[in-house]
Amino acid sequence: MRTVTLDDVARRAGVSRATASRALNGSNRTVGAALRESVERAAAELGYEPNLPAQALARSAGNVVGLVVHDLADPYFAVIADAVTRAADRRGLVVMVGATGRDPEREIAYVAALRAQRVRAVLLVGSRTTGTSRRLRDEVDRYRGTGGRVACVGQDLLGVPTVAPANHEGARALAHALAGLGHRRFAILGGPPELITARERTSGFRDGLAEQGLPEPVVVAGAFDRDGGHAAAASLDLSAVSCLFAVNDVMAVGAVAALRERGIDVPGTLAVAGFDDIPSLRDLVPALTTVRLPLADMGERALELALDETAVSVQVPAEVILRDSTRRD
Amino acid sequence: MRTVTLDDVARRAGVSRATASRALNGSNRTVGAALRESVERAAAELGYEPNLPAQALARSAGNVVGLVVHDLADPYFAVIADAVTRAADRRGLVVMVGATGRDPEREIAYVAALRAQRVRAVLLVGSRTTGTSRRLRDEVDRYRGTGGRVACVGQDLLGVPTVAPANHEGARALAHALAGLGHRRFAILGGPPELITARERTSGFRDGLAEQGLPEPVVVAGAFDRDGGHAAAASLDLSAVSCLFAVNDVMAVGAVAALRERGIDVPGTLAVAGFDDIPSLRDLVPALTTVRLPLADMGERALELALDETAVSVQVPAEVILRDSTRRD
DNA sequence: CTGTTAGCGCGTTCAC
DNA sequence: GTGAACGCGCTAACAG
Repeated sequence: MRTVTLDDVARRAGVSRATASRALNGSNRTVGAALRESVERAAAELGYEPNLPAQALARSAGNVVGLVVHDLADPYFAVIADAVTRAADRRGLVVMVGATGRDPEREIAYVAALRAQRVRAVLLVGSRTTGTSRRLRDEVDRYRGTGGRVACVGQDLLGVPTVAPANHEGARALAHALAGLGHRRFAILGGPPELITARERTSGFRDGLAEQGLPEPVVVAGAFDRDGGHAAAASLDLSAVSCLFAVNDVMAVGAVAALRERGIDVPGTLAVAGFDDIPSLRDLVPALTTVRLPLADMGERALELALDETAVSVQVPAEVILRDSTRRD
Repeated sequence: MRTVTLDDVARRAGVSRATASRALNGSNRTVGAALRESVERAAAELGYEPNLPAQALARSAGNVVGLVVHDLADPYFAVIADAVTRAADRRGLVVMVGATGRDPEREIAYVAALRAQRVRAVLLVGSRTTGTSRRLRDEVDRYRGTGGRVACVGQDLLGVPTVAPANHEGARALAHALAGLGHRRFAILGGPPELITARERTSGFRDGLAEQGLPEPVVVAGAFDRDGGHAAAASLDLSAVSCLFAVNDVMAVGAVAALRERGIDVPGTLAVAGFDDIPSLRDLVPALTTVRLPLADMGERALELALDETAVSVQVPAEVILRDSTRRD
């Protein structure tokens, strides 16, 4: 059973390929009812499915968008990717994904790969980094130069419309809220210094503390994932600290686990807060105080930004959610 | 800045398009060192990137594989999708994803869409359902008829190589282990009856109990997600039950949350077990007793099965992991 | 080794 | 309204 082409359909319907094309796929030109009917029947009988890449080649306009994330297994990206996928589906688009494993080089490689695939748009999801972004930017510009649309979720550093979470503001508000709970000495699990998201959250939190006239927090670097949070919390001198802020929820989860192993009660002895409000982590005990980001919305918005010619960057608000992990009895 | 084609490169290098093609993209024919050099230089200067869809059209063999999951935001699928993505990347393939939202119709639609995209292979990840699979199977067969490769993760019901988790065996072993802990009266949060995975786990667990000479468990249906577990556990008469088995981890998490709201201590008053051993849920408190599936491996294997001409279905073992959520003091 | 000639599957002028 | 050409970007025979 060979793959059936438009020619096969045309032949079977006794019309020219042009007519078959007009009948099956839209066109400004119209087709006689009788012929259209028989073309459609022939197509159905043969199980014809248009060759979309070929169609895209002829039209020079395809229906696939690219999505590049750091780590699909990380619930932060999973939720966003899911939203992007659904939103794309609603618009008749299909999504190509790539996971970089947080390697900036692979992010660049993916943009090139997606350009090679002639995707209509590329979504770059995840924190920008301080370092090599120059080459990424070149690659992005090259892609845009060919008519490709780009948007990102993170920081507006590539000159493309981006969905920027209020990292600084959210962390700052969190600091105020925690200070309001009576905490005075803080430690921050700050993640990797080269991740701008990590920096923004760290500095926002510090600013909030400073505004409250509170002492400088201890800041410790580490990986941006669960194990990073675990490692950082495992080796930290907590003697003078009453509250720990991990710059994202999965790190916070790792931290809580490490504290438990050290016999430190949360929130009894030490309060812990995170950032993101990952949905699948909401049933954690103690429930994690965090800063909520509308993850799914962010994914949808990013797709809109990429597709809309007139789009500009937007900030999405972050909302402090106080839960049990910072409760003071 | 128009999109640069192979012709542009050829012209700039002063060679024919064929030569440029042979120099840049592999071919069995070889090219003179001098010409190859100048072609490569021209390509670099122009920032040439081959048009992969066009290339695929000419070669009639592309480098994209399709991946269809139920819900990308569900960590079960997220972990598998991540593994597939990475494995694909290693082989120079790119992945197109679709999330069906557990709607069998959309699964069928995705297979058709991926056929239209002329992807080299399609991976169907997730439990098969009892109902409409006939039309799915037709669609799959049509795709395979055109040379497309298919594999799935779940049950071997479509006549394609599949990675089948040992749902029955795993649940059965879990029942034995829990009985060994002294539990005698069980309830099962069985998920949706039309999901075969849910059925397999339920029946495996029942079989295990029967082998131990234990009474029939109470079985309650519900959604296959966190809220399903929550709802089921919230409205269940637990008076005579000492252990709850949720057919997957996310349901178990929802159940534990519901029990907490009802003031029921886990595992003190009621033990709870799940299935899957989702990595991001391992830090839950109490730590969830579960049945571990090698999720990432399963994703990789599925890709291998789809690509390998001689592949046959494989069962992947499931391992009982006893943790605190079923501890008896 | 290299250039020329055909397609791959489809959309789109252009005439009829 | 409908069909005959040509082109999208690239690879694969076929000749030199």
